Amino acid sequence: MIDTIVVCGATASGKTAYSLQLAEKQDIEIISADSRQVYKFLTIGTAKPSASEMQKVKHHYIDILMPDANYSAGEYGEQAYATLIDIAERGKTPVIVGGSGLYIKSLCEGLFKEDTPVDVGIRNKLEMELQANGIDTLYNKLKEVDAPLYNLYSDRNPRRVLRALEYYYSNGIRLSDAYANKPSRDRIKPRYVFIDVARDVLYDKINRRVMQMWEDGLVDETESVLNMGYSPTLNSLNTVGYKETIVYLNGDMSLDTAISEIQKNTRHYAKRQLTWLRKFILEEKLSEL
RNA sequence: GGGUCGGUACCGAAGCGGUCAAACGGGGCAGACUGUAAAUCUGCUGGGCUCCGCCCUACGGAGGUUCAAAUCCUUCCCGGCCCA
Repeated sequence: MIDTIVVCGATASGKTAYSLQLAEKQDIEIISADSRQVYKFLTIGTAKPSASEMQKVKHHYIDILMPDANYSAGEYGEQAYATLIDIAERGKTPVIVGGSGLYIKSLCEGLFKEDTPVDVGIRNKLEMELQANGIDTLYNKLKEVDAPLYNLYSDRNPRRVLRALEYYYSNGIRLSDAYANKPSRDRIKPRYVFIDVARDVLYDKINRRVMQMWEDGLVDETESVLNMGYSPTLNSLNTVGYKETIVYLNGDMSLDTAISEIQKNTRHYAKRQLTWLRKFILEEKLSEL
């Protein structure tokens, strides 16, 4: 059984600093659980650890993809689990650090086994249908295709309804049935360490950090990514910091508004993160700092 | 000083005699989330309860009209604009 520390906390709560402290005491390697730091070129806006920090400790799952790559929490979980075991087998201590709740869940608990990738054509077709007809017709289709999820998704969350449909149309299997097929995670024993920061302090840190990002060149970074030819509609750029900066670059938002929007959206994001983390903590295994 | 428009909950903003504790948006808070997750979605947001209903305090202040007022009248205070 591999004892694994999971350093979790909201954005700007100090996860990186904490993990570097750990590195001074133990021979660790870090597995990042961050859905945005996986992308190359998105550096300032995702608050990646600095180059010198990355030199001190080996970091995995940072800068592993181009901004237009398709990726998913499931893929991440499988790959990162393998990496984690490899680290342990090499005699080092794996430490998971990140704030993406679903990524942490995928890595530590596993989602389900999905071998065939979803058919992109089907996904696009459903997406167009959503644009054209709204969510209701799609939701009604789900009733025929996957009744358990139809009942579960009564809020008609478009993302989830689409997911269930595209899965069925791609594989011919109900997503709710596929869930039964769990991947194994029985070689690790996660211990969650939650970096708890008082809400007002956290918000203050967020506000400052956003300001700092702007000074550090978030605009230039965004512009250069766009100049490489990456579409502003890419999932990777639908990220707090970048999406507002893109609007600003298009001249549709003032500088002050852009900054305060990024700050606000980052606070919202932090709140959602905390909801995930509380859940982990309540459900099991909290270790206090 | 005269005229005029306006003062509504944390903010913006509807309502213009009863069905109003007050639409809607923002913000805040809480939550859901098994492959796009920094995404997407949901709920709550005057106070107190014996909490699927009841009570209290509320729509700038004070009076008044009315069975009944955020909505009408008087007056006062405070803002915007126009004229002096």
